[in-house]
Amino acid sequence: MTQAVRHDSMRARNLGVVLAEVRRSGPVTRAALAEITGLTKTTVSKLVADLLEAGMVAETGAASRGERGRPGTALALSGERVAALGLEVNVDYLSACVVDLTLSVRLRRTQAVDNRAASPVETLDNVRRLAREAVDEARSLGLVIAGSTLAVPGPVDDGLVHSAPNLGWRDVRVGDLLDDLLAPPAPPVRGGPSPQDPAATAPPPLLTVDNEANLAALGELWFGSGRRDFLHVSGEIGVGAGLVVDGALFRGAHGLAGELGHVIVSPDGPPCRCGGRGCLEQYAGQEALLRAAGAGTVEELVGRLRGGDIAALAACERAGHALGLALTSAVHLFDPGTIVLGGVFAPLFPWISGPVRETTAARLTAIRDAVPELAVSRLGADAATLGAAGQVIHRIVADPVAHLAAGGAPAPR
Amino acid sequence: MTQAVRHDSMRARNLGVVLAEVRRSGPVTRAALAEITGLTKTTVSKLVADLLEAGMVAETGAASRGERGRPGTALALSGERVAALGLEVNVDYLSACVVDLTLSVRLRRTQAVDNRAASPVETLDNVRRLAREAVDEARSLGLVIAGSTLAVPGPVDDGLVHSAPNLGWRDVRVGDLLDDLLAPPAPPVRGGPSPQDPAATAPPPLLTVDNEANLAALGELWFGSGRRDFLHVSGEIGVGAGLVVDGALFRGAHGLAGELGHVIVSPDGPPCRCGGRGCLEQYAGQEALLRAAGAGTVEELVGRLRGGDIAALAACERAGHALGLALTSAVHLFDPGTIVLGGVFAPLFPWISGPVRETTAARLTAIRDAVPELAVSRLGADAATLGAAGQVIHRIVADPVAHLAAGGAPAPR
DNA sequence: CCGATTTAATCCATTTAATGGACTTAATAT
DNA sequence: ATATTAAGTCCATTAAATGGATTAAATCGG
Repeated sequence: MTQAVRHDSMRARNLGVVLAEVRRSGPVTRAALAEITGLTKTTVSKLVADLLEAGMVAETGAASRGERGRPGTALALSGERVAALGLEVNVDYLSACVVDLTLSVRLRRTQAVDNRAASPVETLDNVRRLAREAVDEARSLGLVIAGSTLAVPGPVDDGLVHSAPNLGWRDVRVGDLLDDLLAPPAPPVRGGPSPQDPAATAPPPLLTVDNEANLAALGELWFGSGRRDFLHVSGEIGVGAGLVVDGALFRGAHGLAGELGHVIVSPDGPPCRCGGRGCLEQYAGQEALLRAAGAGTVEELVGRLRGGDIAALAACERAGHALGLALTSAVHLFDPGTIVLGGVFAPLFPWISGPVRETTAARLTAIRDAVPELAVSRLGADAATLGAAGQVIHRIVADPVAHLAAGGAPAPR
Repeated sequence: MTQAVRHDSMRARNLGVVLAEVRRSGPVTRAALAEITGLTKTTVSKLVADLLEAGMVAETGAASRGERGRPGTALALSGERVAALGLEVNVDYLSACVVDLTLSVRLRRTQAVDNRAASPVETLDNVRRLAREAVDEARSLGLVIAGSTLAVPGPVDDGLVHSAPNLGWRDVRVGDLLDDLLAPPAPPVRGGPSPQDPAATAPPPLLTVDNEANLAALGELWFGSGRRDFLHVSGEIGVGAGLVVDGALFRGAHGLAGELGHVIVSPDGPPCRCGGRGCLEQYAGQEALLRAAGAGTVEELVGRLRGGDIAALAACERAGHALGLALTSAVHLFDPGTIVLGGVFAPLFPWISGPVRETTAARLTAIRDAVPELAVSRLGADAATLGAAGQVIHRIVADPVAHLAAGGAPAPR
């Protein structure tokens, strides 16, 4: 249900609107913000004052437009204080990044480790260590980590990882395991009657967990080549897809949407672990592709393709055709604006994009004005980690008050 | 961009919240509304007073809960005043219905006419006549028609029908042609300084136009067996699908989402008018199905099936299998809660549902906890017309002020 | 059967946050 | 140097919600 608006939520909303507009319109003056949002100059000034105090926006000097009249002071997002931590567990690595409010990446860390061999608890201990280091380093840069998202390769429901087959995880509850991570360095003494009222609303969770394919799509949206409406294909061991519509992720009724890997390419094709036959994964999944090309790793495959290896080229051709067929079905159903190929398909793009384009074009042009453009991901393996951090930033911008209420960032002094 | 909230929009929003809650919770007291919405009793009382005056809710007597304390007065949506007109142009009929705020159907009219033979202007003239009759009759029931939606069998963009191949329409602009239809019977004299200020915001369009498959899905949501998250398959000449997620229609980047008919069932199957091969439409479209069964009409086919005709049964079996394959892909991508079969598939449900269920179950159970339930549409051919009217009602409930501002329904006297 | 209790709804003074116009400030144009 | 223009702030006002007190209409208990 849509929530009722009260005085405080009106203000909260307007703070979010102003902050989002500052992000959208680059450096803007208060007057321009008033014009755009429809609020009065007075109101905008008051809201901006709060955002300045919270360290979320900063004045970046005079905005002289060459016209006459008093020049305004330009406002822009400030990357000095508020930041978010993005984390990722994948099959053979852990990674972390810290992103500030302007979506600048302030630091990255990656750690190669075989997480299939380790238990979930061990792996999460490693994540915690990595995250702790990143948080400490971010603090030394003067940043306050406002929240964190962890990307895992499998469907997630409210902090519970249902199954991550490639990690060997099943029903792992992650939320609690990392919950104390972001506690402030000197936690306020509990027990004594706190001076502020003990806010009736619980603070938002500091750590959320989400599916890696979804977060990679969001990473592409905020840091890469995605533009409001696109389908991001993240071929790893499986083949997943994240659909972004109007800047928001499409998740489906149970959060399982986007399983492109099991779209049917040929109903009587090779059997698949899902119980079906002829799923895309059997043609264009990493394993199938490497097997068909006779290569051991993606790097090796790329090397062979560069060398003009016939078998490798033929394997890519076939995989691209299959991917094109699955994407044809996906386009008919989703009607995306663009298709972005990421994951293993990114390095293979030069060889795979041709067959994909041919196949989709042949089957789409007759009944659609515009066949979705095919683009390559610019992010590679970082997409999910960046998307994880970006999601936190996005939430803060949409509702800065929730962040402030959670003890976010009062003016330091 | 999310809009800034001001005092007036806060009130508008809260009116909508209260009205939506009255609809959702059946008869409720003011006190219960205050509890649910988080607003105070005082505020709820004031909002309810406005809604009562506008004739949108009505007091339906005392709500004695058998407990002690003063019993509240029950409030419910009122179907006495505000209503909406749903219109549909299809290949061989026109239809209209009037639905009141409680979603009760107050009147229906259908007119058999071959619209392929007529020009768009002629057809729209007929629509106008039908609509005029319906509006007049509704007025005689004391209803005020607050708006109207027209369903057409093809993609629509802001009043412009891009193409409706089965009608022979191409780029027909419908909005203007019917725009004067809903003007009040005695239009207020223009020119003289009107007593109210000439509201800066333009009134919402009285007539909107939308795709028939989309509206059928919404019809199913509001009047049929749809439940918040489902995929509605509306097999007519083509095979379309409307996806409802969280009570809202999914449209895609260009409004072309849900083209289930061209999802690939077999990549080397029979050629399709879309330029591809093996699209679902070639297996389960009305034409293909009737041809395979050797029947001329759906009624004839149903008759044969009832009689146990082997060829007809086999044709349904094959069509059901193909539909199951396409739905498997759709489930992997959309992750719907339920699948509702409508259009021609509704009368064929007893024969087609078995093969569909078998095919989807075989390919989904291994990697999904829940295979979407398969249901039959309860609405039949009325779905789109009802959805069209329901859409108008839905908009009014979400934002009653826009309706009131547009001269909706001041208290009659 | 009457008073106590309980819950519904309204009344009224108060609070919050936005508005709108006047005012101040800092530029360019003449 | 002065006029003009636009940005930003100040302040009294207004819209709409809040919270507590009050009135209304039931049931419960003796």
